[in-house]
Amino acid sequence: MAKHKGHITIHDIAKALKVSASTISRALKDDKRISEATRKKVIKYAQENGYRPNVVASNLRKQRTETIGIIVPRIDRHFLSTIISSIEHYAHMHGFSVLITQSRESMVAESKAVLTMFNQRVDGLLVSTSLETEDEDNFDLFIKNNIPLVFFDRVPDNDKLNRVVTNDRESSYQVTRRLLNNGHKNIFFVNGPSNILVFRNRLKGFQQALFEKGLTWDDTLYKECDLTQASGRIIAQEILSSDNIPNAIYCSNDTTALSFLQVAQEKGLSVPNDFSLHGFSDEPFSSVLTPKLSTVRQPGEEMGRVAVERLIELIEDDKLSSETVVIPSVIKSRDSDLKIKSI
Amino acid sequence: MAKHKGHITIHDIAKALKVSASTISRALKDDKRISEATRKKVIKYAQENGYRPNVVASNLRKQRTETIGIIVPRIDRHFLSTIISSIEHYAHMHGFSVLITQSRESMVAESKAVLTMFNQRVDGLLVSTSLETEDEDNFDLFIKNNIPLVFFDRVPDNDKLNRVVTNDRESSYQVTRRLLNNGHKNIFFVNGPSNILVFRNRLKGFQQALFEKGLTWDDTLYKECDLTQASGRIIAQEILSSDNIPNAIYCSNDTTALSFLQVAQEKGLSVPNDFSLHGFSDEPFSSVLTPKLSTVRQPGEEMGRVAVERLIELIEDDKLSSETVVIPSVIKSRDSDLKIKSI
DNA sequence: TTGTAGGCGTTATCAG
DNA sequence: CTGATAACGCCTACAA
Repeated sequence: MAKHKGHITIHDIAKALKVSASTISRALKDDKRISEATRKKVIKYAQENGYRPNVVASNLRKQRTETIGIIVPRIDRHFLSTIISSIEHYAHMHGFSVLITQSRESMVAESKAVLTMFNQRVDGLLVSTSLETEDEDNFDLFIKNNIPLVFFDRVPDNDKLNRVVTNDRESSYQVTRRLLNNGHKNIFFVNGPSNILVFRNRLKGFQQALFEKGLTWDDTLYKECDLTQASGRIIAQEILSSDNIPNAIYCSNDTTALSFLQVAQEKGLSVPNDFSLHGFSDEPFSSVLTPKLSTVRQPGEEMGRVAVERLIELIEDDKLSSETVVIPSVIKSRDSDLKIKSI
Repeated sequence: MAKHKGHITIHDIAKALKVSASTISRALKDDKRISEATRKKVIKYAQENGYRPNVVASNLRKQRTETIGIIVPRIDRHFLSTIISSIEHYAHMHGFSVLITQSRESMVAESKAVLTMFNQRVDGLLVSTSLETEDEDNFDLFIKNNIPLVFFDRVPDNDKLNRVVTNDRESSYQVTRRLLNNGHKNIFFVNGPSNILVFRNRLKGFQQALFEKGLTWDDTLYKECDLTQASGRIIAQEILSSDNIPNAIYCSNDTTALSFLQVAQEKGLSVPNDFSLHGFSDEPFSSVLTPKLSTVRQPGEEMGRVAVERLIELIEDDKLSSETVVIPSVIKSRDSDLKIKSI
């Protein structure tokens, strides 16, 4: 096994320079009370001999790892990879390293990841929960031990926690209102599982817009699924085969909306002429579909930045109280939803 | 600063159970020569009191971190996020944690990341190089110290290194041959910068197909760029404004191909009727464009798995010799390139 | 089967 | 300004 052994330590430098190890340690980190001469000598020797500090030893001694952990359902999902990219960027800007784990939507895997992150003694943890996760129990180890923990996007429904979210309810309300104002009375809403807060909030926004128009919500125009392409197709097949196609279909992600678009095309139906279609999440493909998909753009880059900077604040200052930051999404109205002509 | 302090250690357990710390250490890791009774007692106490091993201390002592590092240009690029997802998955299956850093296409950032990874004493490193990186000099620290290092996708041109790549040259050859066989004599090739091996190889494949048809390659039908949407647009504007539009455009990624498609549409040109279009990389949007984009699908999931498993082999066995693994891509022929009718 | 002692490489404290 | 010493938590000869 290739090890980092045989590598030079501060003791080696100390011996060579006939000073103590503490002096080396200090010189290397610009401690004020080291003479300029010594410092220069030490740094010179260190560089010439390829000294590389052992962060592991330092971490152990300092009881601090300058490392944060990220747990997400998947890395290879556009929205999440954007957030992760942002987190990584700002974390390193602040001198933190980043450990990453995927839960792959499994609550058990998530739970194991939490243990691992704890055992690694990360200074803080950033989490977007799995689809199976209903509350914050999985994260008790961090909560009980008062180790900084910030949830983002998919967060537990508990405002005692640190959370960074977008305004799902408001966005969903706006989308629905727009569809209603364009004359669509029958809007079918394909949503994600309602054990997840973001989807509950989107449903609430949907319902609110309906109520305001004096319409009542009933679940004949509502379906929950895991929002995969496959599930989307199954639901699309069903809905678009009925005699009574809804005026508008509103999907809680663009992947599902795409399924509707594809099934529609297979059936010779036209969007937005036969029905309006609205997505959520603004995938890279959404703006290049024909027709261009109207959707909701979530501020991934900023959510990542805010989440990690918040986490680092908490790491640096023990006694901050928890808070929930809301970063607004923006509705991207494109070509897949239209005003009904007769209006 | 919230620390993990006050946390129970093997010494606390030892004291409570009136045995030595080594006994605890052994019991906890199923050392054979501990009595069943002691082991049970220890494990029970550990569980009830929420003992969590300090991996940092263990790492220092063992001179091994069970952690691998990943350095990539960007996390939020579909192909890379797929690879990273795969790496993370298999790494954890083998008990390794994953540290991640982006170079953001900067050689300097990449170099710093290498230092950081070394200082963290990762057991091995996985790298896809930045666009600015021309060779393996940035990674000398790992190479000289004989620490396992595996490159994937964007790799230095040196077969003394461990590398996992796809057959870029062959794929590019196949694509070009197909376009030629379909009657396209003038093929414009938009490639990435040729200081990167993958792009050199794609150019070679392109040229080889030309030569085999008795055609000569000249750079009037060739352009290198950074393959962004913006660069693609600029080149597309230029090419598609000429009186003499090439029979076919072949782009070294799908983003650039998309730019051509969009500019074509803006100019009232039709793909594939006015010119055939071929991409490379199979982005999520490619199969849902109109027309569906013909492209090359790279085996990201498998490349990630092979790279990390190779790395772990190297970590486990010091004296393996280096090798380059080639995992084939597959040509996805769709609707954006067509046989010329007159043929 | 268990205990003792020393050390992994650093940093903090105390002393000079 | 510099040095000696101990400690972070764990692992592993070596001893018993």
